[in-house]
Amino acid sequence: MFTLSEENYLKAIFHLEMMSGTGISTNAIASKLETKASSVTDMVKKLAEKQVLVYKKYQGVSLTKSGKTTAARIVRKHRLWEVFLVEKLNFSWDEVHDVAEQLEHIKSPKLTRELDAFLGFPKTDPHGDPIPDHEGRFDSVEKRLLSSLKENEVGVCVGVDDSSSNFLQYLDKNGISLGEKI
Amino acid sequence: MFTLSEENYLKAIFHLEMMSGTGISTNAIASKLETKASSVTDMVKKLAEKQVLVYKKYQGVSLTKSGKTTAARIVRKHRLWEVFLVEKLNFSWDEVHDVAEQLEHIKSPKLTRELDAFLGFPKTDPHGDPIPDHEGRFDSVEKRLLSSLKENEVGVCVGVDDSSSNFLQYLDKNGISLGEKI
DNA sequence: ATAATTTTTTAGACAAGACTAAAAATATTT
DNA sequence: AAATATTTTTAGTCTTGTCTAAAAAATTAT
Repeated sequence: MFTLSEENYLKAIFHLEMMSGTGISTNAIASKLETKASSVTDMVKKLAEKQVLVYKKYQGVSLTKSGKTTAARIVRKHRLWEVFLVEKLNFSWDEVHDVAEQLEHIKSPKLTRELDAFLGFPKTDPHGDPIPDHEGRFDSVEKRLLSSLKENEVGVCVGVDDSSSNFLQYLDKNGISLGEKI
Repeated sequence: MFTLSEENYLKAIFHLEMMSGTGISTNAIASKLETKASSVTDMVKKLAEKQVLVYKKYQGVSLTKSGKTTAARIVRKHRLWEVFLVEKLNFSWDEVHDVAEQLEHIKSPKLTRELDAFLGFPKTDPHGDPIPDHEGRFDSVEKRLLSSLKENEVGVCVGVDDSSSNFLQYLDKNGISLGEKI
């Protein structure tokens, strides 16, 4: 079982690995989590002992199989809750992040399973990001520039690694939302 | 803002005050939270500084107005989530407690408000306990013995201060559930 | 290749929240 | 009322997760 803090580290490393491959630096993790490099070193040692990542001094970290699955399950919960908030509770897509950030840590396999079913097994969250399955698998997003999108294609947030309210509201203002034609 | 731990203390004291009036003893709190009396003393001092309760050495504690409201809001969230789990996610009433125990700490006024609306503003949780409103007000339960229930009345768990799965399953087995005639 | 810079790690400290053991206050018996 | 028992508090320790400052390693520049 993982603590709140451990889960946040795992998720951050998971996202960093998605963007820039393997061997994530201490500093990159620190800035993503808005903490200090020395704190990251400490935590990373703990996580290495728990076998969810591999850590070699001065060489960054890489998630193990088990680390990836654990992280993906947190992402899965985050995104399922986002769908719930937008589709059932009238949240707009720029309001969901902070709440989902809390809900993703709720521990109950049955809850996740039933929520998934209740929502009709959605494949993507309100930002268009894919929802991993229980095993942590998910369709990778084809990353292209907006300018290369074909007609009728679904607009997907890629490269928006912060999901800041500001940016999302800007997109809204410009009529860019999910499923919009280009 | 309150920490997880502070919220759990507030809720425990709130429940104890409901059952046995004011001036809750250190030991009572300790046994409810399965912690040690010395830990309670420490925390209670912290909460007294935050003005949510009054503490006099060796004389137990009493919640202030603000403490009561804070606690009732946590109870409100707990019970709303229980309704959600039972009515929307196919949980049975003996499965909801542990998950609701986690969900009650999610901080988002909008989430609570929208969840309440989504559920149709329920007045009681799946155990028949009243759901406080945002201000912390709620209809107090008329506590009577099962033997004094009139025909067609709703069965309400009272005196079940632990909500243990065992006991709830026992009730189920004996055909006692919410809305059952006696 | 050596110097300067940046990154990472270590060492030591701190706050929150819990614990144990012992002291102090309160309650209960006799 | 004194003796005993119970409850509560204090004092000191531990763990988790964080921090700062300094040391060590790696990288970049000259």
